[in-house]
Amino acid sequence: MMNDAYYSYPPASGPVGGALSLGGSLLTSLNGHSGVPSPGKSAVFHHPVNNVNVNSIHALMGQLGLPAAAAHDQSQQSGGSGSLTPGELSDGSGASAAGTDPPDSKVEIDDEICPVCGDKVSGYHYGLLTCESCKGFFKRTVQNKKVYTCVGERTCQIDKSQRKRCPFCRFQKCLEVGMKLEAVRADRMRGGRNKFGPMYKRDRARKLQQIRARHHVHPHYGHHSRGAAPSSLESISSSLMSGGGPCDSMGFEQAFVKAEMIQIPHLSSTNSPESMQHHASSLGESLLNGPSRTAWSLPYPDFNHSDLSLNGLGRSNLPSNRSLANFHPPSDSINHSDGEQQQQQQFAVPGNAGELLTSLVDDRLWQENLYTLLHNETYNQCEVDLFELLSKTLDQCLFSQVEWARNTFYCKDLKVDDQMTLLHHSWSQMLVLEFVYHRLRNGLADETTLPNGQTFNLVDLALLGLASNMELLHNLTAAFRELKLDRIDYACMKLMLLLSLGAHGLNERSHVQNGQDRVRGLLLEHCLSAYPQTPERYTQLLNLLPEIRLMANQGEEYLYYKHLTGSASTTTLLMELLLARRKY
DNA sequence: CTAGCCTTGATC
DNA sequence: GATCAAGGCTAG
Ligand SMILES: [Zn+2]
Ligand SMILES: [Zn+2]
Repeated sequence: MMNDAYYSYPPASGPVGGALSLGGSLLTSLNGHSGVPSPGKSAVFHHPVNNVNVNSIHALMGQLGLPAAAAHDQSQQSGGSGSLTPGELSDGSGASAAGTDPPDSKVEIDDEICPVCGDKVSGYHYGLLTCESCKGFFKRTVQNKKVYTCVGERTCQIDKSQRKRCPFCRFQKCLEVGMKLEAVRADRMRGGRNKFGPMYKRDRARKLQQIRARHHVHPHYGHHSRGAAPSSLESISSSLMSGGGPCDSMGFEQAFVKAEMIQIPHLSSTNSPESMQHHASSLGESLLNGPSRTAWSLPYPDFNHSDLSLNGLGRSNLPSNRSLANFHPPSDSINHSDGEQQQQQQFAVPGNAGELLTSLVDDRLWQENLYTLLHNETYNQCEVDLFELLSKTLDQCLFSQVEWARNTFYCKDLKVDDQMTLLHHSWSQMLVLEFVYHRLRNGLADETTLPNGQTFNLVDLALLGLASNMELLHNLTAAFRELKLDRIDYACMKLMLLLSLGAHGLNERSHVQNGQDRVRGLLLEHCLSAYPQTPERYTQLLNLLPEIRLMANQGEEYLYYKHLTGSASTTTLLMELLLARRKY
């Protein structure tokens, strides 16, 4: 029999559970993040706390007083990984002496390094491949309910030589990389297999397959190809990573997690409906304090601007540069985006459309952010739930959408409660449009192979998970393609979805109405001047809005159903928005 | 406490 | 019976 009793780690479940209630993440987002101003950092894809589970405690703890840049990037390099002769590798996991198939493939698996400290892995332990010492450390910590304290800033580097120095940070990192508390048995039963067994097996199989594939393509690079990245990609990823470090997940923890550092989040605190209750109250409250930092007054999208920070990725502090370099959007899509961008310059941008455009996240960055999120959520995980990953991705897009909305044309002039009303009404529609646009104009692929080998259907994003809407999506995409949907169309339509009078409970309807009219005017003007040969274009674009709404509503319904059945409870905004809609 | 080595035992 | 992750033990 399997044993599913495990330690409840946070020894005394302190104030964390209650204080952590993430209720009102929309509200908090609308109010901007508290804390240190981060000049020059535009909150692209902002996503403060996205994984409230054991996998990324990081978001909930630790980084309270995190002062400035904590350049984690280098840490993994130092572990004594590099040179391993095939001979000394074979003793990796204690036993195996005889069974040697193709010696290469075996070496590959044992060649992995511990994601916590960089030491050599000794096998799967508590959810993933780690070294023997981290296995022991994790076991001792959980079994004995140890509570550590960091004398520093809770950002101590953990590597083979320093791992003894700060157990707090070591345990923190154990949780960050995904070691599973549930795998520590409360009854201390020895031997046997637990529920992770099959996962380990699948992960092994995938790893082998990847190695084989890689071997086939690059026979000469051998197994170290992971480390060697093309310099251009590396620089891209490092510039992306560099911005996201310190400020990525500030705001929430600063607001909610204060006194005690319990190193484990409470699983239930995110999805309890009660936690959504203080919306209204904390809404007006934070409205006053929220200085609405308009972080982006970016002139024009600038590809090489290293200040464009990559925000809010669950674990952007992790030293994952190296492997991130191998997980990027397909390069042709980037080119595509470039071309599109150039095309864009030719338009005579009417009136305020320029402002609309610049407030949008640059297309290439958008895709980089998407891929970085996917990478960070999966790169050292054996297996992730793909629906949960979908939810997290949508959640993150929502955060950036809110960030965009609260700073954008017309919407930014509204009071926060009206902003919330508008977002409640249109978030899913804007998401659908966003993904349709990026599929059509930004070369967003239909699927991608995640770093852990699983296949993720990117097209599900546009469908909001609802596969049966595929045909609707195709039709919609075809129609947009026919009309040569461009970036200005996209910006205008997104705003038209947002500034909708269909949103009930608006206080300043007339302002919204004005905005809607203005945007329509802009779009009309743009259509007439940029596509004079197709005078119907404007109307045709408008006619597609109901299609978007249909898809969005059905998708939203589906997501709601799925979330009710408990499929993905680790999202904050998505959950909030799904629930909010049902109230009215 | 740490971490290497040892013993167990469900799963295949 | 082999595998191999989980727990146990114990020098340092
Ligand atoms: Zn380790
Ligand atoms: Zn520390």
